Amino acid sequence: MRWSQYFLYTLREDPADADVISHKLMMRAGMLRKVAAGIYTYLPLGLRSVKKTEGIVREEMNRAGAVELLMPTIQPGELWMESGRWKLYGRELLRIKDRSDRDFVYAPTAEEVITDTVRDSVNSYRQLPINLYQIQTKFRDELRPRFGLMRGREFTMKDSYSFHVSMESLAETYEKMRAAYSRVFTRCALDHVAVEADTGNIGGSASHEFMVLAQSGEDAVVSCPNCKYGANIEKATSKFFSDEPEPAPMTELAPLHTPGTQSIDDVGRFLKKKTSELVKTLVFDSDLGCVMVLVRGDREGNLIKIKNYLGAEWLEMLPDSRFQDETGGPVGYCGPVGTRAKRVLADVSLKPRKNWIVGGNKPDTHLGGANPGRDFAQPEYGDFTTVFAGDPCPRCGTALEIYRGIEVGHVFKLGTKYSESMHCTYLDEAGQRQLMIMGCYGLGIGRTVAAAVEQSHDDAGIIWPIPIAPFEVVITQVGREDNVRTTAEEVYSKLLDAGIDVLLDDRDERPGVKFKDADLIGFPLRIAVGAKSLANGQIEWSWRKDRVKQLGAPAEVIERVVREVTSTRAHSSS
RNA sequence: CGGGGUGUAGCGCAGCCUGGUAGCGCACCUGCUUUGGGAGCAGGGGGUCGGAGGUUCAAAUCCUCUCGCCCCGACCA
Repeated sequence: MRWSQYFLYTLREDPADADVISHKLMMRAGMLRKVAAGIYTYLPLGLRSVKKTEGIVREEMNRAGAVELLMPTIQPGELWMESGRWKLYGRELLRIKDRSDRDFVYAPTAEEVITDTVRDSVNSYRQLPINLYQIQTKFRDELRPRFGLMRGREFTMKDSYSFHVSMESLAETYEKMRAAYSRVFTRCALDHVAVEADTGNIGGSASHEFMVLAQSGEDAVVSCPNCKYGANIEKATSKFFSDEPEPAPMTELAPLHTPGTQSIDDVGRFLKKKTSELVKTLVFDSDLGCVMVLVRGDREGNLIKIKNYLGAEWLEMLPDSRFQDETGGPVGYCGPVGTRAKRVLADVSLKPRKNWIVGGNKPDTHLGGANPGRDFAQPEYGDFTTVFAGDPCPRCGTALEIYRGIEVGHVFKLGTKYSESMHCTYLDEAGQRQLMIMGCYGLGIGRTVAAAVEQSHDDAGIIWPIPIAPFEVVITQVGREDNVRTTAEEVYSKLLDAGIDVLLDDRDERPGVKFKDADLIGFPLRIAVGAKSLANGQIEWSWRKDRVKQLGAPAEVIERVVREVTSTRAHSSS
């Protein structure tokens, strides 16, 4: 491609509405254009990286035995009513009506349509397992789209759905998909980790998220530097509770006068105790009613874990205004002794402990020496807190580390959630009707591209890894002399012949502009053809990542660059 | 949906408080010079100041409403 004939315009300044690196750089590099909040045009350059990423995903899916199809983005509301998600999905589900007032959705995911498709065509265990995927535009009407491609409303996702006769068969495909995802991200040169995750609204029994480690990531990942343990912070557990002291003899329940101490820090300071020695009382509202949760004073409650334990549809902090009514105690002085709360949960870290210091359910009053089973009913124990950095790994005890990450893929064992609601069945060997067991596997294409930029850039711009670079090589034509032009053209056509993705910068621009643009866009390799070095019969080439210039005769440079590109390709897909 | 901010040329911004001919930088066009890291000079084109209503002799500027966008929070395949 010749730049002079291409549609590629860079920006000198960061766009005002971009605030993460990948968004800024992709806008400045002329890859993206915002059309509305969370809705973007992929400009020609951006589309090239997206298509290359899709190509890698497609290869790995096919290699893993998945079969590609393409489902509609606009889907009948009926199917969503049948699965029950018409009601369950909130306002992120974009609902539209056609001219005759029929309900449709702009699909955020395609479990309904795929299940509908499979139940029509598959009747026998002989046809299973099957794994179908598509790479399709999705729409999720996010409350707050941001970060460019990392959290758009319209986005491109690869989604696969597998159907099985047994959990064993599902587990097999699940592992294949996990392996395929790892290969995809490795080929995109992404430093990633697969972690245990919560299944969220999709439901199901097991789930792993693929996280790309990056400062700008929206998720936190807990990882063990020693063993392979890794989990989303929502799900992660630790063995930290084992450091509790030996049980002490029970003391008397005694009121403590603690005026003006609403927060746990206040109470600790007032009573001269460490916050870890206190018990923090949290109160949540949910579809199952109000719940009191007791945790160690220095710990944070984990909404996801609590919600999952309860089996609740939704769970949120109880507003201050309802505290008195629901618990019988004022905000800041709430506790389990004599509470009105019907259900009291306690984190396992409190189980070995005696003589708790808790809120007294009266203004300015806490209680010391409170003991479960004596002063209040035994709470339900469980893991209800969020892991902190430094907590011991649940498997090997090593201090856990916490990183920020971008979720680029998510695999789920769905089970029979959709096959049940949508009657997706087959006949087994005995002629018995059985529900198909399902898995689903999502991979964000745009996010993967954005994550690559987040992980690979410098002050001058993007540094593309070769497999997803919009062009592998840029030829910067420096100057307008005849020999410069003809040499650049020769190099260009030879690289094209060698099957290299190459862009010839033949624009009538000053050299500085061309070099800055090449660095900003981040072509992995650059060849510069200019009068100075050409006087010695040489041209120059360099890697974007180190920008070290190397000189050589045109034939040598071409040979070398072709070798570098093709070997990187071969290496990354092996 | 709560809190905060912002909307002026393709992009980045000033002007608004204190009403009176709409400006700057980049980009764009013309000419000359320049040409290995975002050139210089000269000339030029482009904006119903997000929209509607109001106050006023006069509104980008003041008031009311509305819409878009951004940030923080809650939420999230």
